[in-house]
Amino acid sequence: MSQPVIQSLTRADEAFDCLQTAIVIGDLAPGEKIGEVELCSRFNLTRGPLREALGRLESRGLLVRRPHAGVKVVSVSADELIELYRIREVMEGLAARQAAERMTNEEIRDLQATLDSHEKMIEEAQGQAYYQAEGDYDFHHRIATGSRNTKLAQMLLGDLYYMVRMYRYRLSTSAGRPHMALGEHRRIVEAIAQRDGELAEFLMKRHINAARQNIEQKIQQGVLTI
Amino acid sequence: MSQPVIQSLTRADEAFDCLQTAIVIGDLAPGEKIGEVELCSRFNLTRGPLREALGRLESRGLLVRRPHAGVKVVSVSADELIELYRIREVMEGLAARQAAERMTNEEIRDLQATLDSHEKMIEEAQGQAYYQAEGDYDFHHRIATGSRNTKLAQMLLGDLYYMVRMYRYRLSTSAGRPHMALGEHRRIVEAIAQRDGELAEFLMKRHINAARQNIEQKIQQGVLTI
DNA sequence: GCATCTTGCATTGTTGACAATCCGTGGTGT
DNA sequence: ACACCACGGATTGTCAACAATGCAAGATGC
Repeated sequence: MSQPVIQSLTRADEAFDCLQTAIVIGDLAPGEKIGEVELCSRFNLTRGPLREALGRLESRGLLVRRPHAGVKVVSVSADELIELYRIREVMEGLAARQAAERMTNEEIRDLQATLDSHEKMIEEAQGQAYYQAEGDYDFHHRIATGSRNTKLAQMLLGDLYYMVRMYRYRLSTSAGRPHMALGEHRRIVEAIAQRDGELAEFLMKRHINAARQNIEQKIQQGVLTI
Repeated sequence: MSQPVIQSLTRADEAFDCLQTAIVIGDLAPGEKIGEVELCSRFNLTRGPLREALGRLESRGLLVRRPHAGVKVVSVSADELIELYRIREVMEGLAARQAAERMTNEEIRDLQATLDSHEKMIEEAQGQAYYQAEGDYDFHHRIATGSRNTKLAQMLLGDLYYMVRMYRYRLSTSAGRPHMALGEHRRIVEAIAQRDGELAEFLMKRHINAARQNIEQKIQQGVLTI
């Protein structure tokens, strides 16, 4: 699991990728305290590049680091997860609006095709939440980049999604409402195809809002303990 | 200029702060290519901590770094600056709404007091845009933290504001409409004091929208060349 | 005269050793 | 028995030398 065949451009990048995925996947559990030397042996690195990667991860909020005391994986409370969705709501709303204004026709066709394949996946492999989760990620990913707003895409893809995915893996959250989510996706893409930015923003916000309520509900039911 | 009397917790933090302020202030111009050894002598550091700081700054989007080729300060185009304001609009709108729901009464009183002092500053030192800019920063800073949304505050204070301030220093942008901005601030705080989150969000969005239009106008007039 | 290849230099990436700091354990005093 | 202090071990922070890569200038062939 820890021998990336493809050597990134630099050791530090490699370390960064390894650690990030390890955190997202849950290989490094939230709250877990990790020593530098341990990580080095685990990922076949030396401490220099590793420390550089740790610095980056810290400034992205995936790690917390107390000087001379060590580094531990950030643990997000249930409340904070909800807050994450509130941020996503407004940011992805903006992304959808700008995507409606700026995506090329070809990109929109691709997006529709993506949804078609998602639909097939859901029908064929019913209940397999993983594909749906990945598909959901793919959908939001495309819209973020389609907004042509560099910084917005960077913040969504580089910051928020990783934290959300971190829990999606552990909970396979998005499961439970695959068909509904797909329908919402369809309507958002429709609005984008019609170049109706305002509507796309509204629908996207409602979509994420629904996902948030879904999670809140599950948490209250005790299904999800974070 | 480059001898911070207070020694941060660690050299890397120190380097990070130094570089960040150097970039924001404009001591390191956008697009400027900078060598590591040069920076070391300039800030009295060694390359280890410096590289760690560079990594953090890169992942925050203030630097771009090509392996084996060097590092240069990011240069944001006029369009990208506008996009930054679009992001601020939705994020600070959210911050204002949550601040209206969550700020303590004491915090609100402090905020009002802050505005009073800003008003005095503007009246006394009319035209001195610097205080206004700092005051503006202070205002938005308080609301971001008042939202009690950790990640939101982190993204606003740690990512967006530094990029915006980078240009505010260079352009003393916010000047030109100090009274108007103050009035808008007052109304936002009023809404917060009345715990009217929806209104606070609306007013904040309109406030930032106005600031954006102000900048767009100046750019079109050729007053601001970026 | 132009293009291409080669060579040397400068800069970045990496490594391992050294110094500073913190945490837990054991001891001592009250 | 409890609290406080001191010490040792372990871990993190820092440094300076080494290796690898990219860039540019010069030379050579066409």
